Amino acid sequence: MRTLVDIIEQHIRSMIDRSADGSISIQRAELAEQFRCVPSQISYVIDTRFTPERGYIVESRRGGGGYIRIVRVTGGGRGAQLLRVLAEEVGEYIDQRRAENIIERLRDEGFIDERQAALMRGAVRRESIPVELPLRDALRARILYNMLTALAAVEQQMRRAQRGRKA
Amino acid sequence: MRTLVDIIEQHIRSMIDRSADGSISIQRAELAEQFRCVPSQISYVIDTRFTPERGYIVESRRGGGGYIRIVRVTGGGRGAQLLRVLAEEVGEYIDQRRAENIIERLRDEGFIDERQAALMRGAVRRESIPVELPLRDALRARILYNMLTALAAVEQQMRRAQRGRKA
DNA sequence: ATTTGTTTGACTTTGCCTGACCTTGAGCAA
DNA sequence: TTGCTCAAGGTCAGGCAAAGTCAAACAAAT
Repeated sequence: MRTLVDIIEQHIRSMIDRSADGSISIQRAELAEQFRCVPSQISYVIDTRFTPERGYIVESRRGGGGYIRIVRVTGGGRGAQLLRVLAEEVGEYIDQRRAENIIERLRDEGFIDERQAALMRGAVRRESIPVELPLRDALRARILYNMLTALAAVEQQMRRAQRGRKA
Repeated sequence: MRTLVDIIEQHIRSMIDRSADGSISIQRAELAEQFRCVPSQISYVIDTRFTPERGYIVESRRGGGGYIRIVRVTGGGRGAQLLRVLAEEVGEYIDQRRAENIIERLRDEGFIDERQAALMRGAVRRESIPVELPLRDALRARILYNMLTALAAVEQQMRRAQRGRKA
């Protein structure tokens, strides 16, 4: 069964896709009415699905004429560089949700394919690291970091090989 | 007398047989009600009968809109090969050397490509799992296990999608 | 008798959804 | 200005809906 969150998420994504500049402005109450739910449900969707890790920036203003603005930021096509930036972002601890967000973003931007995403998700699952918090989040951070840097290294290597072949 | 486990297993198998793509989605509570047993009985059936060793992969989600998805990995595709290697060579503990040997072999045989290999090597590095032995080798085994099953599931999924497109 | 496998149910964790209440900003009137 | 009112969005705790875990009781097999 698809949930309301999923449906609303998809709706927002398609609005962003259709937009010229990868950003949209919405009115929380209005969208809520469209989907016949409470306004805070919209907040929930945004909090869980349009996070910085996934590559979105959200701005909003209250009061009369208020709005919520969702901006999609992309890595600009420089794969290895983005990978290093994300690796930094991982930090010392990371929970499963945030790790999956980062993987989702890489997938979304086309830096990794579905298979690589699956591998990474498998590695950061709770079941892969059956130890107590906060050790679990610390290990997940190390694992994700090492996967990202390993990928960045291969990325660069392939790029070099590619150049060599062309030249 | 056949036990409940057997009956439920049979039922799930036949559902998968009847499915178009070799995978099904069920609701644990609903199935439990059908067989008039507690939900955890369904978990038991799945844990003992639909394992990777037997060629099945299970994914699930909790909470509202939750489900359990069972995928049968068939034939000689990559997914099946990955599961075979998994069943035969990844036990409860695995050291870095053996893990890398497995990854290397998978790459040599063309079951994974260089990027996938790089990701896997990154995940199983000693630096990714900075804890004492024998815990480190145990976690490495879990990580490798989950990466392989996740990849196998996607491979299977892609295989079926491919076949569907051809037909 | 011991061990292995099944069944049950209490408790936990995760994730979605709602509603009550809080904070902020704009417009306007005194 | 100051302050009132109303129109937004923000927060948070709680309820509900799933699946997961685990130990204990029970059954079957050796």
